[in-house]
Amino acid sequence: MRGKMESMITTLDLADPPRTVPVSASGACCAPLVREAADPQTAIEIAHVFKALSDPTRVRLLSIVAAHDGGEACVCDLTEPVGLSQPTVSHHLKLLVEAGLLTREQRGKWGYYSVVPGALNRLGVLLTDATS
Amino acid sequence: MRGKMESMITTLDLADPPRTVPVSASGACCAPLVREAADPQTAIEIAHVFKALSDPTRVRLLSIVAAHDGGEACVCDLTEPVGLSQPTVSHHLKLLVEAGLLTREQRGKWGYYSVVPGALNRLGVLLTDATS
DNA sequence: TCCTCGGATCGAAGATTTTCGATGGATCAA
DNA sequence: TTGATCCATCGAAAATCTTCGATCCGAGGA
Repeated sequence: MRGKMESMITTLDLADPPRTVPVSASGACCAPLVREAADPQTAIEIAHVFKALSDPTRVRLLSIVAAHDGGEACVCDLTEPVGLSQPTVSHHLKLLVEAGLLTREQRGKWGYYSVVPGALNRLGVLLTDATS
Repeated sequence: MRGKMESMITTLDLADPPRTVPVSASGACCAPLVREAADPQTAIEIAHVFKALSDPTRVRLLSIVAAHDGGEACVCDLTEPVGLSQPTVSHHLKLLVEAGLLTREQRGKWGYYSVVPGALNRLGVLLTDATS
């Protein structure tokens, strides 16, 4: 199994509002990821999101956007803090959007990026014992 | 700035017991990562851990180990479920250990891997609004 | 001692990522 | 219309990752 993966855009449902039945329904013990062996498909989806956070630049971008005034920022706000070229920043932002962590909204000449509400929380729950 | 990073083994303190003052001390609003712009060094450390979870195989390995009897498993338990060669599985496990997510203990002929207690929780807290 | 088994490490091949400069489409002001 | 600004996309170069077979080492058993 040495093949390429092309653009297998399977994403965790980070953007969805809380489902009827939350992740931990079976009254079990621990974090979803740890409770039982993840099946391949789930693993792919989870890894996809984590991959978006696997680069220091993207971690900073996400963090900067979130901490920015109004919780949003345009590319022009971001290129200087991270010290990379505009195309590179655009590229990273795109990955964060594809992972469901950021949204982009065009307003006039500027495109504004902001953190998808609840996305990080849902990701955190995956790792945390949220049975409480 | 196009350089290589060699083996810059900076790891988040996932293994440490709870500090005197937990991550959210300043009574602020949200998840650490989101409260204020992460500085470059922190971003590197965070990304390092997420990178370990950025591959489907590693997500499965972590999950399988955790869900295995006694919370531990040897390489021989893991190579077949993920369908990869033994060297590859060893390699992935090594990355998970380096990220502070797994530990390895040699017992007789076998090496047993297990999840570092609290590591995932600490990672989750980073993403979650834990002000409650 | 010698052989076998578990598994880490090495070296290499191929795929993917990161980064950039160049370019092009959109929007707005003049 | 023309020009300027914002930024996504398009190659392309270099670094890094994933995977494997081949090896090598340590622990037990014969």
